[in-house]
Amino acid sequence: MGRKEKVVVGMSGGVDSSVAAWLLLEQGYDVVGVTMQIWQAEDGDTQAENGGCCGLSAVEDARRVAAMLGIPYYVMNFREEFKRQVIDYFIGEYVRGRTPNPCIACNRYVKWESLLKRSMDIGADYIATGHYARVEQLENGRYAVRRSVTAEKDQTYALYSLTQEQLKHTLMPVGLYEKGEIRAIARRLGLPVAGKRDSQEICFVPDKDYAGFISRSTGVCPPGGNFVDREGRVLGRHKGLIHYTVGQRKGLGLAMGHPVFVTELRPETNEVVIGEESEAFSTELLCDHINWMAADGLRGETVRAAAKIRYAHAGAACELEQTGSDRVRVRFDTPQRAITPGQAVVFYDGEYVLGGGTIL
RNA sequence: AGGGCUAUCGCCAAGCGGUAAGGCACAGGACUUUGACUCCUGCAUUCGUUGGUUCGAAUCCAACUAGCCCUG
Repeated sequence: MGRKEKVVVGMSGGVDSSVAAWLLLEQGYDVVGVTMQIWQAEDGDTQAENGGCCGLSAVEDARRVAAMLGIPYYVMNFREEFKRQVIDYFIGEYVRGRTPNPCIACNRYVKWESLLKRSMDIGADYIATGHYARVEQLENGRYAVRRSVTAEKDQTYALYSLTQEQLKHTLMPVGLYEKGEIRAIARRLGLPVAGKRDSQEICFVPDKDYAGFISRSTGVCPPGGNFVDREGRVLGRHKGLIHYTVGQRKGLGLAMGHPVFVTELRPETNEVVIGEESEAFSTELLCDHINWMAADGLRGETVRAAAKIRYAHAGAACELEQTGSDRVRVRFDTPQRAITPGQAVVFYDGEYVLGGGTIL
């Protein structure tokens, strides 16, 4: 009977991570609660109650839950890392005419790289989160993230970039439960956050005006340019590349008589290409920044898989082919809508994450 | 200077004497641990202006105004 294994739970103040802490306690771990302070609104009134995964109210809620569970609780400051790895990346991508996914960067660099390191420093064996996903070791010895048991709530997409070393020290106890079950547990325990609604939208842009956020942060307002069609005809003026993303319909102000969509962003010419919905579909993409998870690469073979090109994507059958040291080509069986540079593409083998990359 | 045509919501556009379709855009909401997409709801007491004919007009008539086209 050795000492109990120690796990640091990242507590966001939400239902899921709160219940995660309790589940680990039940499983016999030595549990420590930690809230990562990763960002703070300039003026306190901005983020009030909707504060996503990291508002200030998050600290209050998490502290109360930790107290109820009787576990040690700390707030760790990760603002520096968050600013550099998430916010700066977020802004940089938009300015380059790409569409970033800040949650993935946050997971990779802040939640795992930084939190895991600091947790190890204080003697923890694992970190844990309230993600709806499972971490498993496969027969080939590798670790991989597996879909949550609940079909409606699956967060594996945002976790594709975790390394083997990180996964080896990661627990996601919530992945074995349905969302409803988690809420029921929270209610049964009398947790004050039982009825709290799920977080949503970019946590550091509470008002959803991410373009305004970029302008305020950088002090510059990216210049407007032309809306053009595929033939290069000018259809109107746009407000600056950062306001648009592939597949977008709303906010164009273009009354063409029928819906039109952004099909491409051209940073070189500062143009936004507009087309029919059908033109927003394509069957192929290239990606880089590959991270392999269940598989250790493709070994030169063409592999059948399913791939998700955005968080809410159902996933689509495809073939994967390695075309360079850090480059994979994905060919879908059927055309996919709005394949967007900057977004992550995650490969699945059944319920397991094979790997993933960033769309070029 | 003559002749013709057209004027209906921000854009396009039904309507043809019986009391303002629709699409796009836009706004709000739902969905959503990214951006999007999608869905729901809302959106002209008023038809270029002024008169007239009618029980009744955006719809008929007249004048005026504006735009477009053709001919000097």
